[in-house]
Amino acid sequence: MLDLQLLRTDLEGVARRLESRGFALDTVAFQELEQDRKVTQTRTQELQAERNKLSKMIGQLRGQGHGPDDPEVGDLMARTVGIGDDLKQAEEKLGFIQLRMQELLSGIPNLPHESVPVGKSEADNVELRKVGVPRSFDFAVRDHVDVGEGLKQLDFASAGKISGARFTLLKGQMARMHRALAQFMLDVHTQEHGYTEVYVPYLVNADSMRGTGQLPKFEADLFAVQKNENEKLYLIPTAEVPVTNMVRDEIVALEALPLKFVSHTPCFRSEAGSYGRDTRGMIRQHQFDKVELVQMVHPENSYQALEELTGHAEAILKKLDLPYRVMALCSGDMGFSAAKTYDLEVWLPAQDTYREISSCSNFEAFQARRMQARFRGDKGKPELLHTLNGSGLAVGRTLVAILENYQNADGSVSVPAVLQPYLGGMRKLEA
RNA sequence: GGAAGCGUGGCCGAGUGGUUUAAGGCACUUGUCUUGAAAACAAGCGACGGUGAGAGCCGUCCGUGAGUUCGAAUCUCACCGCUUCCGCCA
Repeated sequence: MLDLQLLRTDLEGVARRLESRGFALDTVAFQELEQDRKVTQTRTQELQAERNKLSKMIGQLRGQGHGPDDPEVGDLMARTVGIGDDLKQAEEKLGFIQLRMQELLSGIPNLPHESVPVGKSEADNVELRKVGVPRSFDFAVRDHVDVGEGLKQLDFASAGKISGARFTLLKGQMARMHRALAQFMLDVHTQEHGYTEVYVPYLVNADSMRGTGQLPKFEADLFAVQKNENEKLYLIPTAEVPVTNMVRDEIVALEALPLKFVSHTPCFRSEAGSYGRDTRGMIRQHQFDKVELVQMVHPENSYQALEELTGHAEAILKKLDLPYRVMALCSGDMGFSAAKTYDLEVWLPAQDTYREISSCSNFEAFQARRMQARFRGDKGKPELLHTLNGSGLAVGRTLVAILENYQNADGSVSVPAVLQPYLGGMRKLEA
């Protein structure tokens, strides 16, 4: 959510910056609503003040021993007649206006940071650096589906029978490697990068989804279960949601910053609107595991923190010796809540291209404002935190990258050196 | 699932219809004292919003939402959460 004050003071400036995202802000609607709000709020508060004044005077008289039938009291009571109805009307109207304002505001995406390249789509993203050299193969490269099914350890047929399309079933060594990857990532981030591991709920309430920006706009992308007649719980699409919401409605001590959390969770996405994309393999699934990095930091440090957090995610790829590149997303390709995003894309030889494996974003105060996540600043006043997160990494896609990059001519897959201790010294996945 | 109790500022905690402007304490800030610190003493100190050039003034907020009333932290109803006990259970 954007700062309402900013919209009031620099509406045109905000609209211009949102244009670079391809978002058209309805400035006329905003101004009309704001004007309405001003008039109604003033009127409401005047009525409240009048009522309070009279009530207080009655209270004072009663305190001095005047009975309810006393003419002085009766006179004051008479003056309150009519205020109640007017006030009720005014309050209802104000409530309605504020609700509309809230809806309008919560549908506006974040402002891109000045350093974000301007562009319309994925094609306008800027490559910042390439790390590692794609291996050259002296045999026909197979994709991860062929490799995994060849090993009889990747079983889409069973997953389809049990649940349907876009689910995966892993077996044996590959299931173990999947587990090992998550352990490895957690260990690196907790032991080398200073994150605190958290285990979190996978079902969250609507307030949490609103806090991080999934609701109200992107309900179609979420899975939900009915908790009772009136309430739904949502399956988390990323650990970002429960972890970031840890600070919702909190005022954190300045000394506690930065807060750095890492969490391994399954993620559930309905992927509405992506039908037909990545239908083969385990690139795009309804359920996948991810190790997520989340930081809550002082606003002055958030861009430095974004560089660090991105580096933490990169460290995993480096340790696994997987070639990747770092992309700065352009204004038109960034997510709704992000002010700036780096994507990490890992090399997939069978696709002969780099594919997203991590997305690291600074949300500035956009999520914090929705969540009322604050810290107590130098002057003792609560200020909004800046929140960041990034995948470190998506476990399923990391497994895909290993299957493809580490495949051998005989159909086996070598185990990256850093993972071998997690697999009891195993050096190869073999049928 | 059943029963009882509880929800008040950053934290603890008093407050059962009216001068509450939410007592008191802790924490925090500043000052006095001190070589410095601690202690003691003194003063300050909630959040959000509106309005104003500013000092200020006004409003809202005691888990959430409705209701009663001229007036609600306080009374009524519903919901949410927490605690304890019972039942069930990995």
